Amino acid sequence: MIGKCECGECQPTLCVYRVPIFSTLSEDELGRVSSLAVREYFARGEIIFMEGQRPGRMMVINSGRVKTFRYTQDGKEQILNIFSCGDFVGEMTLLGDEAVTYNAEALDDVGICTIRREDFQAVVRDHPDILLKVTEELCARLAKMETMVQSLGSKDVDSRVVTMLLEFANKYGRAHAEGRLVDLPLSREGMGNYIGVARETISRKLHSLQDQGAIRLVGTKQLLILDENLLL
Amino acid sequence: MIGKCECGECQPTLCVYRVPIFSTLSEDELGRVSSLAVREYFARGEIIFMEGQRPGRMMVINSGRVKTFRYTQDGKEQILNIFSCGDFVGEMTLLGDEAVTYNAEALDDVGICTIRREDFQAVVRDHPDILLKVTEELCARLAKMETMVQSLGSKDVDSRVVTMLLEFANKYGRAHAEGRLVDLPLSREGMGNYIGVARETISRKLHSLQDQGAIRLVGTKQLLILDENLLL
DNA sequence: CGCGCAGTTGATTAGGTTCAAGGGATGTGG
DNA sequence: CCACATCCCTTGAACCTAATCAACTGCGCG
Repeated sequence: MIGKCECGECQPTLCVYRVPIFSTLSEDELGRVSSLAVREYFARGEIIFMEGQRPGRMMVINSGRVKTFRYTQDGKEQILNIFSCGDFVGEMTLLGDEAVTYNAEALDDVGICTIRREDFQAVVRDHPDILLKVTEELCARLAKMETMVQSLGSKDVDSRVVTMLLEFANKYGRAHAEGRLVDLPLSREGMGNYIGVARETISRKLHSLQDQGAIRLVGTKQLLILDENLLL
Repeated sequence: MIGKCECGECQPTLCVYRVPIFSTLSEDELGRVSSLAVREYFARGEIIFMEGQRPGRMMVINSGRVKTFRYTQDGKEQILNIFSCGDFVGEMTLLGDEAVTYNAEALDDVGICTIRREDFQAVVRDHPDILLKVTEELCARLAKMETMVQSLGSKDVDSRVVTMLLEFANKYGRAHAEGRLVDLPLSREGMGNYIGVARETISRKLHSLQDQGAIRLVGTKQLLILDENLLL
């Protein structure tokens, strides 16, 4: 046990304590940060913020998953990212009172620690190391978005599906006797909105991968990757 | 005239002097930074670095334009960004001896000021403000990539073309009696690789926009946006 | 002047979208 | 405990759009 979060309800080992960007802080400083945090809850399906708003807060996810998205010209949702415990959203808020550039919605029941912009900036002033961590994270996100652009730019839908499955396997998979068991964070429609295809296409491609023996669908919210090589 | 760049050949007002991320430095410090810079030249079409390499240097573009790209699964080039004077590339190098995650190629004859990673990191240690600027720039790039994902995710090719044209108009356009005259930074094929369509499609869409009276093609490297509203 | 590359244009094809209908799981109320 | 409603997923068939293939044009350049 590292300390007690002042926000009341979160697990002491969660909240700001296990967040990568705060990893260089001392325990005292972590206490200070967590005393600045206000806890908020969102039910599955709730909108956390919308494009154009100025939440004016830094938001660190404590539990549950959050998807960020924008609407395309043709009115469909384009999912940009899926964040979970320890990730922050609303990075534009770090710098000034900028508007957020995407929508955020709770994929599960979600707990979030929010810190007012001014408070966060004060902490950053005292601990510039945090910016290094933030830079690191932003570079990682940039690289991820590059991969996404690369994937979406390809006309080959099969490879886009595979790219997505491998990402999910990596983030949400666990070892299993026959391969790797993956908890899918999105419905078929959600997956479609992630890689820019119709939900029917996801359905068909997954079944086709199953016919090839590469994966096995387990119910509708899980799948088992039997042979990663068959995917490529 | 703000000072003299030690790298020998660049204009005194260019090089590291006019770079946004160094904008908070004093003149003395700018002098220090520019004395650390080594100038490199690349001819149009030359590869500056390739995915996976570890250039170990921070690179600031002094003159000319640079495109960054990755290869898609089906072997095509997916352009990620087009950088010009004052932009930096190889941001992964800021943090550690990371491999770059994309390829970079000179679109024109290009002059670049390069600074060794260790030197840059030393400057950052003395001037943490630089990290704020870097964070700002990374957030902006992230937002741009989000827009790109949003655009690529749309099935509607027309709107992708328009998104690209508006971006070019914004970056490379100038006022003109009849509208806005845009210098196209990419060939038809390049534009296709930017928005993930075939070069023939770009050709057809541009001519169709011309038929609608929204634009006029001027030679093959310029176009005139006559009525921005007709684009939307 | 002719070569070569970039761009255009036409015909065909492939693949994903769309529309439509049916299936299966989950949850609710009687 | 079962009937019913809802939601999500699946599957089939027709359509549509951009890719592809191929020929041709025109401009820039030696």
